[in-house]
Amino acid sequence: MEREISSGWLMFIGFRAAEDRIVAALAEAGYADITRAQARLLAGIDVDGTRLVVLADRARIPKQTALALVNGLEAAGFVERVPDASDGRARLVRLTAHGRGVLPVAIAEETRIEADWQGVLGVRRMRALRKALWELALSADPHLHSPDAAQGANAVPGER
Amino acid sequence: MEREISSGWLMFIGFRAAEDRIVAALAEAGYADITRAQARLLAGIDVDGTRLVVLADRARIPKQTALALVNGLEAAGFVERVPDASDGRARLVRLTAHGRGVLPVAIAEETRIEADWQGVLGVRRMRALRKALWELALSADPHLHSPDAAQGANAVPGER
DNA sequence: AATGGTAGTACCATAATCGTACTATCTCCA
DNA sequence: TGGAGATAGTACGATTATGGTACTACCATT
Repeated sequence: MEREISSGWLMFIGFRAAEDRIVAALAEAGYADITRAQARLLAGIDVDGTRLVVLADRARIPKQTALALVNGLEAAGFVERVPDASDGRARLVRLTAHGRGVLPVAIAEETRIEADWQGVLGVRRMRALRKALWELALSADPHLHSPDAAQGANAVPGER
Repeated sequence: MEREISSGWLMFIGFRAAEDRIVAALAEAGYADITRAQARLLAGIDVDGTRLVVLADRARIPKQTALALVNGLEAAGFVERVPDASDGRARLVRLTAHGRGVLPVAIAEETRIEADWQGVLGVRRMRALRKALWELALSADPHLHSPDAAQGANAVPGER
């Protein structure tokens, strides 16, 4: 009669495995200076830029932390800040040309991960897994299926 | 044509939701001083104690980080270190009486989470989800199904 | 007994986290 | 129309987490 590993912890294992692979792929492609936390933030940036608070929300961190990370990414030349025409308070964090270079690498590795996982589970079970995970994510965070969730939200380091 | 949220990121969302609930439950029960990282470490402690390197491995952190966390937990009275009879080098990190107090709280919340998720997916799909997650975890970390994986490994903060 | 490996630890530099708090701007209603 | 209250960004600062290098004590195996 053993205690089972919780589902949440199993998700942690899967998530970390994927994240490790993406960060490793980035490092191998020459982006060795991108940290895990930075990658998680980058993952939330949309093509036409995203506000700091939105990034913080997506990465589940307070905006002060997001600010520090964006500052680092900006100093490293991956992102830039442009004014948000629709709101004078806001600024949009956007990928620079240099920052856009990480996209193909991250996406490629992410695609490989999905393929590997599908190799383990098969097409049908993989689809069921994604559907279930999606529903759970929605139930935990209803605000997730906001209009833009299905929109241009292009993950950067292969995530989000 | 929108980019899908990666499976890894969906797992992140689920994991964080679960972790947040457990940490919140602990805080509400009076264990407000337990941090996220500490909880993840506590989750890996077996009933009869666990070595530092094993804890580090389970939480996916280097042993130096694990050491710092254990030091903190020891100072706070949650764990103690006892010699490992089978190996003079090793010491076992074990829950104190005070530390064992967090167990019921964490397990209760974890149970509630599993129930909630099952409420969303239904029994059959929940079982399929766990099975799939488990297989992916195994494929990413084959060393996971070590003998003790099915043994007394009792998660502490509801996780493992 | 020698050799190579492992567990724990120390020291240290950096990164991440997050509280409090302030400014500029927006929104909406009285 | 004029605030009042909410929100975006930022600053400052304290604490925690992370992870490199390296050392000691102990184990295992030849």
